[in-house]
Amino acid sequence: MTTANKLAEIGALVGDPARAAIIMALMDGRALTAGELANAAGITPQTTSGHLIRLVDGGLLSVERQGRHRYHRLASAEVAHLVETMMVRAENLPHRNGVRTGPRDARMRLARTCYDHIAGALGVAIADALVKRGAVQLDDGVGLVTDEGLRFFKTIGLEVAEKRPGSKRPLCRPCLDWGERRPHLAGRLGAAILDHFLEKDIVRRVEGSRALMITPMGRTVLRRDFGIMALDEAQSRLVA
Amino acid sequence: MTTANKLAEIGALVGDPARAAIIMALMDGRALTAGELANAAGITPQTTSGHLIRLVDGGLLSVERQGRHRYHRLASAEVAHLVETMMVRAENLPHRNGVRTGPRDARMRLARTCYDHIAGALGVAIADALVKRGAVQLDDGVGLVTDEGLRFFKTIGLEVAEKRPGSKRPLCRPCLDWGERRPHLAGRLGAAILDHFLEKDIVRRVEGSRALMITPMGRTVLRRDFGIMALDEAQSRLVA
DNA sequence: ACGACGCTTCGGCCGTGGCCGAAACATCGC
DNA sequence: GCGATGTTTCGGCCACGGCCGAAGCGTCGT
Repeated sequence: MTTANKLAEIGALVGDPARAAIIMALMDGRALTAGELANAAGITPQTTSGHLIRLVDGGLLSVERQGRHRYHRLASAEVAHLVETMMVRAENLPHRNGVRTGPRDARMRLARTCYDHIAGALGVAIADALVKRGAVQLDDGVGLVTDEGLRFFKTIGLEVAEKRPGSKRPLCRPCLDWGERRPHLAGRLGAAILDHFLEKDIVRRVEGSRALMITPMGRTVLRRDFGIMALDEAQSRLVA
Repeated sequence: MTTANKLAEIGALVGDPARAAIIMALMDGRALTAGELANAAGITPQTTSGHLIRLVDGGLLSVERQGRHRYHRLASAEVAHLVETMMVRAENLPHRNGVRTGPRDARMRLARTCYDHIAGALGVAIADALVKRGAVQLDDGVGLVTDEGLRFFKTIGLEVAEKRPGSKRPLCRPCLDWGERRPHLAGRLGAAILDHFLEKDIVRRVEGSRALMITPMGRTVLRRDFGIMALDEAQSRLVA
């Protein structure tokens, strides 16, 4: 009985359109102020404030005060995973209003962040390349990094974060891409890849968006290290 | 925007206490009639009917009519997975009302079904035994069956269901046990193990409950094939 | 110190949605 | 056929909760 109530509590927390909009806005893993979130959700600051309080003490969000701002972010990767799982389920809903889903922006479809890893066509291409190379194995729903994979990552200078003792976070997890309907890589490995790509300037964040752009140099690296070329065409069209 | 709405839709569906109770009642994977579910949720049949309609056309439940009864069940293993994910999150909630959670019944703690696989102390022990034997690998959050594992399952006559083309269901997935806080096995492998155990009369369903009882013969098999003995004591105490 | 700005608290409005009783509908057993 | 049983539809009640305007705190700039 009480266990059903807890389930309902989580559901109700996500089950409000304004709160869902807030959560979606935070899905890129960055922290936003209460005001920005109000804007994103299309409601007044005072209403937003109420929602944020509920989300924080429901454990979905964490908050950090900095001066007169309050930065809110998803409480953990686990929460992001929960939301992803719900999104996949949501995709299967009968579109009762005939609205198209998935990212509309072409740049978002090509490459974007998903919490702390890369999604979109690029994310899927990376996953494909690593599977082909035998660096990771993906039985859909689960993933594992091979010894071969660990060697490969070492050679390209990519360090996979050590498992922290308290953390339950998996090393490698496939995440069903929201638009592509095929898996990209999440988990600690996915996060490490995004970090590495940003650091090496292979991709850059697009200001004010979850979209990522691939740098000219990045294209070279992607082709050389991963054998990814199919995206060139897509990005060329985008620039034109 | 519309994507947030879809997320909210799923959340709202689960976010009602009565509906959550209905879903929990179906978590053992069996189909129940509308009346039974009304009873489980503690509401009248007519209110239940409304909830069931919403759940079905939200894609969480499927329904099958049989005479004057309507049997409802979870629409898929994917839905069960979603609920499990939410439950784990729910565990981390601040228990604001100081209520204890997890199964209270000793038999439920020892062994029970979780959708279509085995949970409880037995489920965890099986997972441990298979990891120790090198039959499966569990990086927490993901799991993989080794070739060695496939051989082992063959020798004990356990057939893992072939991957059906349309299905997205993973072969092996760890499922954080709700009471034990340690993983047991879900996915197609978990389902195959439960089927095999029921067929070989290693465990039996307890009428009107998700609990499973281990038969005397089952104890022998568990000890011989899996090296599981620690449960003997627990079950002996239970019988006494 | 003062005002601008970000955020929260308070009070009240209002709609959505859960709930039940009564009644209609469907199916079974006889 | 008839009544019994399971389920849905209808109508109306009521409360929870989301929403905003106004006002109250904190924090920053000057």
